[in-house]
Amino acid sequence: MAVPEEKRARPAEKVAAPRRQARGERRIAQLLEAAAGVFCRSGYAAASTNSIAREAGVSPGTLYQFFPNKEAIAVELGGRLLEQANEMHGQVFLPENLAKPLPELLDAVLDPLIEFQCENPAFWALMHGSGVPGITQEHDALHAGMLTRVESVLRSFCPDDAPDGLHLKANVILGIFKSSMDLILASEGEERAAYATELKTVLLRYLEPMEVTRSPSAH
Amino acid sequence: MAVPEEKRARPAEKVAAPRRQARGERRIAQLLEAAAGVFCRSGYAAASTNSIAREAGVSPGTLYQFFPNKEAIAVELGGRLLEQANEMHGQVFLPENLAKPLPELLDAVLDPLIEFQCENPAFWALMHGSGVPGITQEHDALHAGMLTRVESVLRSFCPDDAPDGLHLKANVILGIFKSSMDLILASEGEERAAYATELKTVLLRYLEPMEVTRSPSAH
Amino acid sequence: MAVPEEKRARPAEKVAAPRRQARGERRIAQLLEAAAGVFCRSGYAAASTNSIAREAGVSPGTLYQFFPNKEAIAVELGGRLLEQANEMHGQVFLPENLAKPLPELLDAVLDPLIEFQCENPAFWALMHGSGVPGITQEHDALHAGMLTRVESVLRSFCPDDAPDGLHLKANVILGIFKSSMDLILASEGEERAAYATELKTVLLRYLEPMEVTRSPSAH
Amino acid sequence: MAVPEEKRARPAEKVAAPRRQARGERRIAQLLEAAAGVFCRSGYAAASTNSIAREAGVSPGTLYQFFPNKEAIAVELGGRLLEQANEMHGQVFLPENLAKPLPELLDAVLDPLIEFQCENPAFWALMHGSGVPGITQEHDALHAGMLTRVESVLRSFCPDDAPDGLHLKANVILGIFKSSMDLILASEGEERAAYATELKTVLLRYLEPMEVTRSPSAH
DNA sequence: GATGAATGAGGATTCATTCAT
DNA sequence: TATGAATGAATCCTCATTCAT
Repeated sequence: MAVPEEKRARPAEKVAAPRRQARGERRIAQLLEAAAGVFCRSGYAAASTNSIAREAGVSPGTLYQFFPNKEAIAVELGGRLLEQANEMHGQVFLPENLAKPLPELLDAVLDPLIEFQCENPAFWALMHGSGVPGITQEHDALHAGMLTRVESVLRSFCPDDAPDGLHLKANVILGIFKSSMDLILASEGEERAAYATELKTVLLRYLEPMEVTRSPSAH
Repeated sequence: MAVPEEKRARPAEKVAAPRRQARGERRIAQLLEAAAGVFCRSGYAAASTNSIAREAGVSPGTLYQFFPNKEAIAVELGGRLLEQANEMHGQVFLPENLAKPLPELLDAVLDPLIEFQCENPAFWALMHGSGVPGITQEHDALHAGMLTRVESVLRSFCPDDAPDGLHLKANVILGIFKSSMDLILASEGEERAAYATELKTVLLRYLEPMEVTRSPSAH
Repeated sequence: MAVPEEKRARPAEKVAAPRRQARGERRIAQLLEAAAGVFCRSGYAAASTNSIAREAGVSPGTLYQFFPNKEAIAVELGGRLLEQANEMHGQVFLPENLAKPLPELLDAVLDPLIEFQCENPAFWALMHGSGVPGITQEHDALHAGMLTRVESVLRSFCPDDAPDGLHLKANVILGIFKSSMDLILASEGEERAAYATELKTVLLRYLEPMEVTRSPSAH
Repeated sequence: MAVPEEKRARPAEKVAAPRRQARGERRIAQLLEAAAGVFCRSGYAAASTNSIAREAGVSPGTLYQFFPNKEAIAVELGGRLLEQANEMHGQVFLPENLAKPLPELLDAVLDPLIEFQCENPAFWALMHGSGVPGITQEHDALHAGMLTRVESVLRSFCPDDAPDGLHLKANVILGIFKSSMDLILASEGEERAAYATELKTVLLRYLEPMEVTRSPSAH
């Protein structure tokens, strides 16, 4: 049920037994990729460990050599994507970006986010209602991280707002982002681009009125 | 596979066999209510028919006296709620409402919708990814219905837009509505009210710029 | 499990409460007819009591008002047909028939038997492997009855044979009869008639050589 | 629904993965043997997969590792026996056998058939009314095969008969064979031998009159 | 490490039978 | 009596997980 310790600890040690570990890491990557595919197609609940093993081209026993249970696979997969996502957020929510005029700000922040999600559709599939504690935790962590960042942006817009108000607005903004992501992920080509543009329009119009008081620190 | 005819046909005739049928109807209502609770808590896939029966205080056999399989329960439950929802939509998307100034329009349309969803949280749980054909169909029907109505409203705002553009915007609006509903359903009291208000703000600001050309038919 | 006593006893008393009994008898006949149809189509094992009740146009509860369990239905149905069969056998295995030359003897005996089976296909369906004790008993009774009669015919053919030998031959003859009945019941029209003729040919050729010593008592 | 490909394909390759597969093959054989016993005792319909697994000394899950469903077990079992049966038929219906005088012909053909059935009583139990499509198909295939062979024998006896007539007679002969097999399988020792002898007597007397025109190729 | 067989609890569904009305 | 709802044990089958090789 709980997140297994071995998994969490591993990234740290990369010294001893290089050959063995290397093969193991490859297996893990292979299994996670397979899991990503299966989760994407069937969702977490409907995905069977056997089907993941089959997709990865290994036996169920091998899968359990690396993951103690089904949840751990999802948690690890989620964790890795989360790490990437967080890293990317760090590169995106930069002062120099946040100081830009709203339209550019939105481009600078949203474009990388959208691109990442499109390239990692499993992330979406996982983070959405899996109902599993371990994953929900990760989702919450991700959500909380984004929330904080959005709140801080909002705070620069309306410095006089109550924290609760900011929290609320940030949640709404994230909701808009998520629902648009659904549309974006479900479409392709021009349509996909149009949805991305429309998302920015929505947020622009929502945020513009708040911006009036923004300190011209961006100059 | 399909819902048995007796279920569908019954609402029409309410004359013959009053006593016996009455008990059956009560059982069905009771089972659907139990199912609503269980679906809400665990989602469709994780809900077991036995747990639904237990929640309803009957044996599994009784459940199967009224429903041929698990899917049929969800489909019937979804169908009933759908019916109510559609009825309500009809009463809400009235010319007299749509002719109002935007803020009042949003109040008139959104308040009943939000209230309905809050009183029938199972609807949301069901319509969201159950993965079951029967329910997906219902969801699509609901979605299509709402889409059409929203599009027609939009058309009165921007009569010169291409159909594709309207379709796109309507989808975005529905997405915003859904994501806000998630927040509304997940909160209570003042917070809930605040989310509802914020939803209206978002939509107001999104739609206002489109409204300029609206014919003043509302006079 | 065992054969219920009430069922067996009933035919005797036909005095009191004439109206009630009459209705009951009609119900029973109706149920047995329905059962005959269902057994014929699905076999005993696959036939459900509910389907029999439905076929008879009554509720399962009503069925159980007259029969204590599924087996009793089959036993009663089998018993009634058995009775008819035995009655017919009595009218067929008459000295005057048995004294005829073989070809006429076969006609006289087989034609009514075949006709009866064709008109009561459920009999066959039931008597064949139901695996149910009560019915097996009946089948055995029927079989024993026919066996005895065939043996007695055979005895008039070969009076010097050992009883074991006669028993054996009688069984073989019954087997031939049964397997031909399968073919007869599975076909129609001319084909059916052809199978009946062929059955007689088989038996004629099998029995002819035994007949040589037959006492000319038939004169 | 259909038998999984792995099962069917396996007999061909016996090279790779020797150890693992071997255990699997043993399990399959063990399960089929258990199934043969249970089918024999209870018939196909009444046999439960759990009881088959129990008889084989494994868990239900293990059974389903090798067979996708109950029907597949019966089909595979039937198929294997069918294969043996067909092989044997090929060795029995040889020109050299068919050219023999009738009595020797009957011995040459029937003795191996009877022996096979006695050693594989499950075959009989299965092929008789299971009501399952897959098995019925196999039964029909077996029946058709035997029918063709018997017809060809008959054709050498009565070359002037119409095909329909031959077909009819072949069916009657098969029926006689089957019904005698029932008697043979239900008895033991001397009695069993006596039934076998009697079967030959029946067929001899039935066929002798047809033989007159047979070409004397048997010399 | 890898394999694939083994496990068994759990879930959907059926059906003979009973019971309240 | 008739009805049809109610029962629950039993059945087929799945799948996360373990184990022998």
